Amino acid sequence: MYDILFNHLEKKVTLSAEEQEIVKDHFTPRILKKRKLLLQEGYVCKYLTFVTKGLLKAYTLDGKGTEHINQFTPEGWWTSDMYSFFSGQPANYTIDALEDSELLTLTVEDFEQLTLKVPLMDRYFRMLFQNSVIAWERRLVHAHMLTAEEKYRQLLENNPNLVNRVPQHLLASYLGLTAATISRLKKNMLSDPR
Amino acid sequence: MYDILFNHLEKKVTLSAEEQEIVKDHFTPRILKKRKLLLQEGYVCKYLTFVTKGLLKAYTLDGKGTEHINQFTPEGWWTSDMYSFFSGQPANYTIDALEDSELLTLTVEDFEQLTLKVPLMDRYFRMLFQNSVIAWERRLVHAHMLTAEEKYRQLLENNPNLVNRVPQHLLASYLGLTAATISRLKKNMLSDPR
DNA sequence: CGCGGGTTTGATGATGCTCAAGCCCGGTGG
DNA sequence: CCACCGGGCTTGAGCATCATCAAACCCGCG
Repeated sequence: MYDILFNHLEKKVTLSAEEQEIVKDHFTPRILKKRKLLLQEGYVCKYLTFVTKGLLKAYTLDGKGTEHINQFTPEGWWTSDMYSFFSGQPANYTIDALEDSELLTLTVEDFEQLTLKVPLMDRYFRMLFQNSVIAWERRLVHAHMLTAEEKYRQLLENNPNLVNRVPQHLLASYLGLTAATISRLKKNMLSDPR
Repeated sequence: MYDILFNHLEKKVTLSAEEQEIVKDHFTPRILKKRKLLLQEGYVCKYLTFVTKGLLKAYTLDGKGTEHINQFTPEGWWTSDMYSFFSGQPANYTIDALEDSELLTLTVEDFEQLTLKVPLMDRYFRMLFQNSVIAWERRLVHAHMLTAEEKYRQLLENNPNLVNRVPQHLLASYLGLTAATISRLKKNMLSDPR
């Protein structure tokens, strides 16, 4: 299960065999069954998590108990409540599994040690976070300037995989819409599929 | 003008005198007068920019020519179209000056060289981007779950400084609202200031 | 004094939400 | 093999929030 992690690392940095060993030593494998929580809002986020198999979602609840999903994390991606993880403050998000999943986790101590022992990991995470910033920035701009239909079309184009793996009311939540709206959009789009 | 940069760096990493020299050598100082562009949408973003004085804004235009501001950058912060800067693709944002400003800029080559010569800079940027991700993530969640009034209140609380420095129709754009809406909110909030 | 940018205000309207009902379908147990 | 259950999807009626558009106003500055 480390293969997928190392593949991922190698896209950004080249580690020696030794460094790879060190990296490996810092991760802890974990299993997370469908519907189980990795993190609960209000508790400190203990892990920076790389998903090697399965699918997680991260979300907040608003005053009325409605779920607002901010991230889906399939295999090959990272998840965490970064604010909580790095600051030690209570988390704003809950993270749970949509499918039976396998994870590789780092505690904040693991993370600190790892970046100190293998400075290239700072470079790796620099690039990782750099891409994250770009993605979040784009999502916010889209949230502000696209119509519901445009948001949905973008999702279909850019994440066709997700669309097939996730129930539509969750996609709606991810886009800041409701299930009812998505449903109506689909109906309209039948007559003008582009 | 480098003082403010080094202060900023020192909050995250400790550089030797030598390293400081190298860092200094890679930056180019620049002046940007009010209303002048640092970057225009459609062109490649050449600089990663640290603002030492003044205030910039970054925005996109939608189909109708309306400005959607995604970032204000006062002194002590970084700005760029990160996607364009790192990929060499045309920028999605325009960046211009709201006040006469002074900048320290890095080209992408400067940036590459700098991180290779001073690995601690990878660590610095890792931390910088890490905080960025947290901030953008929070902004998106807020965009999705707060009402107009809540968004505006948050801004007043968290960025009182900005509010005094920037005309309100620009704040509105930053929040994904319109000037008219903000104006009405203010009126309502007089009766219930909290 | 007049100009220009910014703000306020009103009238109107659209977009997407809410709530509730009905439906579809796959899985489970009798 | 059928009945039922539950989750998800669809649909309708009504509604809230915020946008749009246009006019008036305010004020600092040349």
